[in-house]
Amino acid sequence: MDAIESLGYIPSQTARIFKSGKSYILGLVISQSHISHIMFNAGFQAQFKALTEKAHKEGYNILLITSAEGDSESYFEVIKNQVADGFIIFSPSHNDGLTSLLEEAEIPYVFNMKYSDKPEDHYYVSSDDVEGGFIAGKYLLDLNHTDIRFLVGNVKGGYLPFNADRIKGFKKALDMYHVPFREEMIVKVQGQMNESYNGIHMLFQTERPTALMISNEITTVAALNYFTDNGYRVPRDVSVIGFGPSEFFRSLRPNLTNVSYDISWASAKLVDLLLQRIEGKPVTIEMPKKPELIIRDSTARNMAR
Amino acid sequence: MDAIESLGYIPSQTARIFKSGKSYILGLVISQSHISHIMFNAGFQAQFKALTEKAHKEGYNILLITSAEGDSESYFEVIKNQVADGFIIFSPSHNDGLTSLLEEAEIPYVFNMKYSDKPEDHYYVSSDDVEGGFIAGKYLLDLNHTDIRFLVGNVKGGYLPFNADRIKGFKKALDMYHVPFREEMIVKVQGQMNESYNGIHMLFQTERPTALMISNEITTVAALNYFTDNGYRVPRDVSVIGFGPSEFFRSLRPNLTNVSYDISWASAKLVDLLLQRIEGKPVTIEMPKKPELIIRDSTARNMAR
DNA sequence: CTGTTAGCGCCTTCAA
DNA sequence: TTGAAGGCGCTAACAG
Repeated sequence: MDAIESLGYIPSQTARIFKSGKSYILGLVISQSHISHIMFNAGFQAQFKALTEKAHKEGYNILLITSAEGDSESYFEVIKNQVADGFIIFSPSHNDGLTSLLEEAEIPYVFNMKYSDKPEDHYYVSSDDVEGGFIAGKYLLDLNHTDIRFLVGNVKGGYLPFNADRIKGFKKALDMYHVPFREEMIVKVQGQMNESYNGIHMLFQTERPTALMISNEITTVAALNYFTDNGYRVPRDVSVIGFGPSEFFRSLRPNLTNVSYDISWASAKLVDLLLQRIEGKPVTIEMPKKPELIIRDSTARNMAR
Repeated sequence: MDAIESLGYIPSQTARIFKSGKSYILGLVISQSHISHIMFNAGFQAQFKALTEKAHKEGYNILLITSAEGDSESYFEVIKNQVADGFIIFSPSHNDGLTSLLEEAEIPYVFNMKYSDKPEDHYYVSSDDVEGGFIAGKYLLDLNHTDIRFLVGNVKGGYLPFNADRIKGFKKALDMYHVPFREEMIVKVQGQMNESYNGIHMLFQTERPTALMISNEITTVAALNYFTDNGYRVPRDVSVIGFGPSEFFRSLRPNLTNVSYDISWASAKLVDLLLQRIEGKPVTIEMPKKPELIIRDSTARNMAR
């Protein structure tokens, strides 16, 4: 003990990890190109914060692993060359092949969200996005809106499963009120500020919907800015519903009506899920928590007809 | 090679690190309580993104290390138990003792910003904050404002060195125009949304400054929201200058006049500095880049007197 | 209860 | 050119 003190001996963590095979590191894998899109989104910030907090609580730290490319091979390449007990994967798209590569290599992993509809890929904690789309749509229909647009993220011309689910819920609501669904109700928009702004500009050049559902926080801010810049009043001229952390939407003016779910709960569950996989325990699949509609000041009854 | 392929052999990264003594990991140390305050600030997001990108470019990944407490001992405890080639330290306050502990243990580190005025602690990349405070103050004085308030972050009743520098620059501008400095011109405000909002509310209960300089992005948003909620028009009733990434201030309405500096350059330099220390090379101290005043729509000539 | 040692998996050095 | 072995620093197992 004297010697430790006087020599300033510090045990080598590297050797400890080497010997024990445990690093108490959770890798968060994200593609380099994706990181900018994600870093400025309120939902990701909340998820990231919650992930970090939960990991800390469980004695883990988060290693941010950046992959140059977003495809399965690059992801796998980067993952297998990393020291971590398990991986949380933020995928820019569907990444079909990745799961089998990881399974084969027996690397524990989870996804930050639903990327696939295959039941065997159930290594994520979902919110009930069908329900989310449904309650948003239903609320607008209740307010007498029928000319609704749902703005979703454009990923290589398509959209991610969680948006597919929200759309499904939206259609369900339309069905319930016997309002026919039209393809142009779904508007694919890039998630960054300028691209979103331009997308909304394009939309309002030719059309004049009375209500918007917006699946991305940055796009939501872009929309509000567009309305401010062009003299549209929210909610008098357009009603707007956002999807994401309720906290964030309270910092906007007007305070936004939004569909929100408990991201800090979901993030904690996701870490639990990963830790279970790391320890080789049987995995308990969580029922998705129902999202909630928080009604604030950006939605109003449609008086147009 | 056949065997590698057929057995699915993956070299152990842990063993490699153990053997080589290089992990290609950069630890980013942050206190648990601080993380929420920081995660939602546009400046940090930009810095974090830039750090990640630069690290990736240099072949490193970022390990997010969370310390429960923010004091020097806790930081050191957590740092020494981590596998990383060097550390980037986000300190919640001054952390006097930390540098000597790290020096003694010969652990390479840099700070994300200036925490100390001691020249021997020059392991950070600074912006020229004196200049930043000066150009903001001068511009407002040029616009005939004299009743200016500078809102800075409240850290245990005081403020951090970069804010002290900005205040110094502000005073310099006042001096130049022979406007006497008054203590109440400096307003210490908590950096979170609600606390900021309340702080601004308190300020405007008793006073009616014609211009605000705001050192924190969230506080800036809170101020704009307060003005919206209470019928103050920006810039007609109050002029506002923000400090932070210009990009961010362009997403606000009105577009904000702001003092901005090249955070992605600074972050890259910071990583370079850390890598130099890791490699034991002599350290090149960068001259701070001059911040720039970006004039937009939130500042107007004071007509009051 | 204290003290010694084997071995984790890699890489570099040295020998054949 | 190919092959064998030592040692990084720790910890767990085992011997005294």
